[in-house]
Amino acid sequence: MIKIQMKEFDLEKTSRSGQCFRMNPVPGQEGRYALIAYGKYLEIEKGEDGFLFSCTQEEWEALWADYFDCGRDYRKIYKAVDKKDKYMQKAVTYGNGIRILKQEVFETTISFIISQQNNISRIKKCVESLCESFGEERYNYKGEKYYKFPTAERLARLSEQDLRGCNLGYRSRYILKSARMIAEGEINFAGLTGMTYEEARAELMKLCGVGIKVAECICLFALHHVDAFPVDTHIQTVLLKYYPEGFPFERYKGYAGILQQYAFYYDIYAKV
DNA sequence: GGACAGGGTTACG
DNA sequence: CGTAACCCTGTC
Repeated sequence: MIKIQMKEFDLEKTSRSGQCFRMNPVPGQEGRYALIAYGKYLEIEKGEDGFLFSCTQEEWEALWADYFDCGRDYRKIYKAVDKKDKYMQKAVTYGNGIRILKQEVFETTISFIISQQNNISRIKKCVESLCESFGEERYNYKGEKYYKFPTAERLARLSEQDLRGCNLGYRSRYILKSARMIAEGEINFAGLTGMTYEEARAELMKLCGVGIKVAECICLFALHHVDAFPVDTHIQTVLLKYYPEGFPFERYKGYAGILQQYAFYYDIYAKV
């Protein structure tokens, strides 16, 4: 375990915020969380002074520091919220500590195709089922088995029926088609990281089952385009109710997407 | 128990 | 361009 000082980082809130589906509490160990990403297994715990991570310093610097968005000052974002924007003030206070994770592009794409007309607990089950069925087996530092997220090439070779076995419903066809498009180079998937927000969003929307909302999620949660602003049913309600004059995108340029996540979290959990 | 909705998208008219 | 249909599961 290594110790890292991190401010504005709440494990529970981040894990429940609906942006990631493979970060969960470790059963029987209060306050400890496990996550699988980039093929690796990581456990995290809040210690006396700083967070404890089950990885080496090298791995932290090469992967996790970026994954947990350590280069960004979240306090600065909270402070930048308009004092008169009461709704957002409450949202950032309530969600204090939520970080936008930088997740793998393919995993995020498939996960958010699954997310449509679906709820978080079932999305998690679907994703886990997909990993157990078609992901590579690995062992964590405790000797327990876990599964990587399947590759596009692996999914591309399946049949729609294979995927239906993961309870994906009508999304099975979308996933199969998109995995094949990616595996066969029908869209410039590898090049997404080098594109602008608008370019990446347009490219992603060529995929089957990826509309504007899912594309925005991939831009925000995987490509870290922090101006991406996914509008789902919850955010739609919030916009109508609290921003009838329109959301101040210009005012919040450079972090609007991050505020979106706080608004989403506030809306689904605070019951206002 | 049956109806209903859950972080949308596609494919029709 | 509006809208029904899509699959499945948990919840009321």
